[in-house]
Amino acid sequence: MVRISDLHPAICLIPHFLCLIPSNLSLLYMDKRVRVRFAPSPTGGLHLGGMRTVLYNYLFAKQHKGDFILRIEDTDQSRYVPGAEQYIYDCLKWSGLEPDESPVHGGSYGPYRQSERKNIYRSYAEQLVNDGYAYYAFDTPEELEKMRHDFKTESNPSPQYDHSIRMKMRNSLTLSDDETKKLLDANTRHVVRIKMPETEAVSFRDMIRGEIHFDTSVVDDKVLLKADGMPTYHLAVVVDDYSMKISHAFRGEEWLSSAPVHILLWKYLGWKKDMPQWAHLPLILGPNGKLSKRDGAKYGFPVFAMNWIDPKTNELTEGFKEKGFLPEAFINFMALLGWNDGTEQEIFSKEELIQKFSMERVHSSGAKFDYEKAKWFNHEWIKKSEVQSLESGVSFLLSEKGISDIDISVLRKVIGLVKDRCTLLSDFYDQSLFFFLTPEQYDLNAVKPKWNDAKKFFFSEIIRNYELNADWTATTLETNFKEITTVNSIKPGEVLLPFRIMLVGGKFGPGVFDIAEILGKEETIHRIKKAIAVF
RNA sequence: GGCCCGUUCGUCUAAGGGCUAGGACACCACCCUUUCACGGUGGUGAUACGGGUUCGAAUCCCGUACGGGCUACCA
Repeated sequence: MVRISDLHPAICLIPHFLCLIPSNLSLLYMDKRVRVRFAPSPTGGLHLGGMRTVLYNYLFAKQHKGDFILRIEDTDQSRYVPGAEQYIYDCLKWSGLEPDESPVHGGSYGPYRQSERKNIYRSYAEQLVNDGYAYYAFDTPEELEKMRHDFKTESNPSPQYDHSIRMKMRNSLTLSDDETKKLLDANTRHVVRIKMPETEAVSFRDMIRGEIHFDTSVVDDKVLLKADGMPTYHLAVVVDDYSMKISHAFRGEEWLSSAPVHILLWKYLGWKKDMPQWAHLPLILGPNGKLSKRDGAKYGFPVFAMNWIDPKTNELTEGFKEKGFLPEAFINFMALLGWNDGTEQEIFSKEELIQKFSMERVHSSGAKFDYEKAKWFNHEWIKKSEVQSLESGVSFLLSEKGISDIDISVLRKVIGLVKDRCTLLSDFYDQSLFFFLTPEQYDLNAVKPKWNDAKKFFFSEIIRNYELNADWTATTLETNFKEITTVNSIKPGEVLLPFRIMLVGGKFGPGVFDIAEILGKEETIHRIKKAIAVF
């Protein structure tokens, strides 16, 4: 929470120096290395909200020449999903947002999986108990349920285990020291709960929202250490952020309510001065409230970064990658979902984002995801992409559909010709298929009604001319074509469309003569002959 | 129910006391194009409501309404 005014006066006396540094640096701890983390639980899938958190973490870290850490929060063993952790790495890799430290990338603050850090949490929990900030609770799940039932009233539909209730429960606060010790020695299943002050104002400064206040009287005694010995998120996030020297903690808005627990824990553990700066990111909304993976299936757009198949149900959730998005576009539209640089620029490369991103310009309100706009970003990126960078993606796409062994120079020409009309990578299939496959079907409605012997004769003349043509280039083909229309007193407009249908099969695609040039003499003439027989 | 957060065109947003409230997506029209796109020009369209403060409010304050999040031995 250091602001520019809190910094050393000497710095503040050099205004022209300050003008040279971006304003978003003003909130930095000048003496502390920037270290941020993304801490997903590997329970399957990585949706837009999570990916945007990754992005903002990444951008912030790179901008400040800091470290981006991936920590796996796998403290809930009952929710273990095989493959989910690998899936997270795959998504980060595809989107180009790879961490500097992680379970697989290594680093000097490991281990980076919470399940592998299990034994370090218990001692902190015990320290809290010894210092009077936490206590052992022996209540069984049945007893907790009974409590919630017994204390439920109309004005309090969901009673919490809090200061008003805890003295009526079975814990080390209500039990004598002897009884507690006896239960502990007998390995009785128990948890450790934080002892929230009865009433204390807790506040902190959020980088996006400013000052936020809570009264501890309305927050419950959260479980810190579970009966299986694993920490809950609340304990683990504080202990790990501290031991991994995290300087800034960014997470979704859904964590705002439990922030006071974390703030107090930083204080109780004696680490207050090392507490990271917080930023709670606005939610990404779907058509009906918070974006869920259900929305994807329901409205036909992807919500995950990459395809995810639930190993239990075999249910597929579509990913942006497989849908045909470029990672550059994916990053670009996510960045703009809740942030802008104050200008009217919308297309940003990753490098530009690293340079221009600032947490202070992130919105505090949720943003509804607009798939149409996302597609527009992708279209823009495809248009501005170099042919070469699209090459492997397109040839993979075509080979998947059975078209392989394409001459690389032909492929490049084709991509250059059609990329402006492709919104998704997958559009390249429809837009370029006819270059490689002779049409089997024709849009006959576009040609049949006006087809006649004069046109038929015209095309036989074209065949004769083209067969003798030595210079097979678009311009020559067009010149010859028009000469023959003149000789035969036909308007070019009347035969241009039929010619297109012959080569393409439908009313779309780049200029016909460009297509003919790429097709080559033999194939072009073959297509004309084949079509004449059908028309 | 309680607590917390939020509210500018349909959507993403700009404007942090002084404007005809700007841009982008989508939509519509026209131009370009002897196909479909790209591109260009123009158009429809918003400060949730009610009170203050002020010469002046989208902007600051209060209230109301609405939306969202949390309220687990899940994260």
